[in-house]
Amino acid sequence: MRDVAALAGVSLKTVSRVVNEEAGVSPDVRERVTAAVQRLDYRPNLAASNLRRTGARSGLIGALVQDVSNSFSAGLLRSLEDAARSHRTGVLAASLDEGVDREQELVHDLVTRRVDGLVLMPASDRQDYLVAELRTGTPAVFVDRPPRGVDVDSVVIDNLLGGRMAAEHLLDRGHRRIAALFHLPTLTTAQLRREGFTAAHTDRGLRPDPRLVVDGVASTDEASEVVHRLLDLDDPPTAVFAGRNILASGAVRALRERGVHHEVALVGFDDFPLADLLDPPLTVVRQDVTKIGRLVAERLFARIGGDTSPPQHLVVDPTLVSRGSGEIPPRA
Amino acid sequence: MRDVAALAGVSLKTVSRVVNEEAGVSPDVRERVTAAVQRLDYRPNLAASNLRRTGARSGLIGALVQDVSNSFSAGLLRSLEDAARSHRTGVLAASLDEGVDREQELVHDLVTRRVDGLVLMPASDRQDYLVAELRTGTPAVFVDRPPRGVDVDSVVIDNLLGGRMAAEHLLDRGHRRIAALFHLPTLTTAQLRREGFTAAHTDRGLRPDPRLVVDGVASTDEASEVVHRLLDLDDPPTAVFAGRNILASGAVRALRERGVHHEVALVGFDDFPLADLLDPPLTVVRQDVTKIGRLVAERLFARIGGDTSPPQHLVVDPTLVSRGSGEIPPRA
DNA sequence: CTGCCAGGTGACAACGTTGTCAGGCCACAG
DNA sequence: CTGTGGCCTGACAACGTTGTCACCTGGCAG
Repeated sequence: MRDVAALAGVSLKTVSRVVNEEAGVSPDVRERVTAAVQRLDYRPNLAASNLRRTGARSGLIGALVQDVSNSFSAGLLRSLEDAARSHRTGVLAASLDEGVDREQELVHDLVTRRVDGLVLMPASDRQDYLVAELRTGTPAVFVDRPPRGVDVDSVVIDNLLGGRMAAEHLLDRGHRRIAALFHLPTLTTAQLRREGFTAAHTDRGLRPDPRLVVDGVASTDEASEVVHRLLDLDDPPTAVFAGRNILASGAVRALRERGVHHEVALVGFDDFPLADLLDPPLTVVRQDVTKIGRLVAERLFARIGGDTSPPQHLVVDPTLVSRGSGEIPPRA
Repeated sequence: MRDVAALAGVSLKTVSRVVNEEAGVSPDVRERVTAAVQRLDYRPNLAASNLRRTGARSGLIGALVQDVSNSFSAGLLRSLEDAARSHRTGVLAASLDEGVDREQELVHDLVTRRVDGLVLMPASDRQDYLVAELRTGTPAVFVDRPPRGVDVDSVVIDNLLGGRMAAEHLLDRGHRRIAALFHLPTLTTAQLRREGFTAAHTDRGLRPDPRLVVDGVASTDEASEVVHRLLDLDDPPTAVFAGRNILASGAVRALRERGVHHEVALVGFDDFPLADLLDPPLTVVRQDVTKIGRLVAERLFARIGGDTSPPQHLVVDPTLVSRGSGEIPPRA
């Protein structure tokens, strides 16, 4: 900047004025400075600028997701990126892999980096630690899972409704023995999906067979094993509800291995690419990632802009996408 | 920091020393400062610190990929993230969507932000503009597509070999009429895959039917149309090679729609989740994203660390994953 | 007792930028 | 001619931190 000022024969402050497009610089000076900037390939130092400016922003938001490479997280990040771009803001993303310690570390790191805001798909049960972090004034928005121990904005889908929709879809088609696989019951999302599943039965005066409802299924392989086991029962299920995207893959594999993929109905939770190319195409309860990302960004940038209204907890309705696997009728 | 110094009854510099774990501070002073830091919830300002320190790093690398939400890019980012973590560095990712202008803008933005390094999956044909950007000393590594107009490190797969492997796999199984779909011929990757495909034929004294080789297929839907059209020929292909992941989806759909998915062989390029759950499971030429990401990070951090050796152009061999669709024999 | 050294500490300048304010110039009204 | 006001411009301090160097203290050798 000093060099630019020297070359243009003006003071530092004038260069600053030109670079920041402030009013009140005569056209010829402006031109001289612009030329010097070009010639010397000068780039303002954002860090120094932020340091001096009062209430300056880093132009960065942090996003902690379960895994950058899984399709749900990746889609969310993409949606955030698009929204952030219009605020001239970049997205600094990191994967938690359900690591509770990692979550705390990364939040601390991001706050120290002075990100303008935080998007959090938490791995932890409770986030009391956040209270101290957020005292610095960094706003945070939760996504996919609601906050506990700290009251901030959140955007989640209606998991209760999602579970209910899946069960109703199958019950309406005559299924009475529906297996259901869920993730760890400590997770609110899994719990609500399970409740919705049960509620759909109760509404119709039915009761799910407890042996067919399995909690704590954590991986694709486990899901596959569980489905195999359930199909071995004397009175096997005629339909399966996989309460999470990776569990659906396991279920598909197991049904395929048994050769019953055209006989046992299957509904998954969370859509994924190619679900429509499976045989039969997979019926799923879909979360609209793009919309969720948009809402998250909306809340976050409102907070960054100074919104101090009470925290909002937005709930997005899932939709059921019928593709074939969920419309298989029960075996006679 | 001033407050911490006041509370601990020491000078600013001493606080700095304690925070940076420098030697030569008496234990009791260290303790007093640490306590004050805790009590006031003090966080060092990284930007200010970097400003003062000579040759300080921002602890950020920029990664420009085709689309953060596509499985190849997302996998790559994840691999980069893991490597960057061990260098206490964050990954700032953005999507190009094949936008050439966007590429230039974003690169400029990232360099101005003083990222420590740049990972680029370019959308542009040539990157002459980079020469000026890199004069600031920011190292860059290209991935998936080689640099043109600027000489920097790159990591790509052997696309020629990949195309050849796919063709050989099908030729070895007796196929003689193999359709092939490629992306824009202006892209080096597409061009090389095509050349490999042709070379495999030539090696065996064969020649691909030019009517079966289609360039410029840009989307899933287009791929589907093209396959339909080729199957309408009097002498239709007995196998299809889809030269890019999204083209494979289109091909699968078309074959499925014609009900010939168990009669016409199919080999895709680029693996994707669930490819093994399709019917028949999809045979693909796979790029090892994790390895590619690791190599990219290795080169980049070597450069950041001061490596000034001549640019390296690493080529990773693809592997062929046989799953079923590629092993269908030609119709009698 | 003096001189020296090592260890601990602080004052000050500097990093690259911008907010504040003062000053110079010119046009125009009185 | 003088005074007033508006338009440009620059000097200076400040943002939060760290590198440099000087200072102080106490211990120990001569």
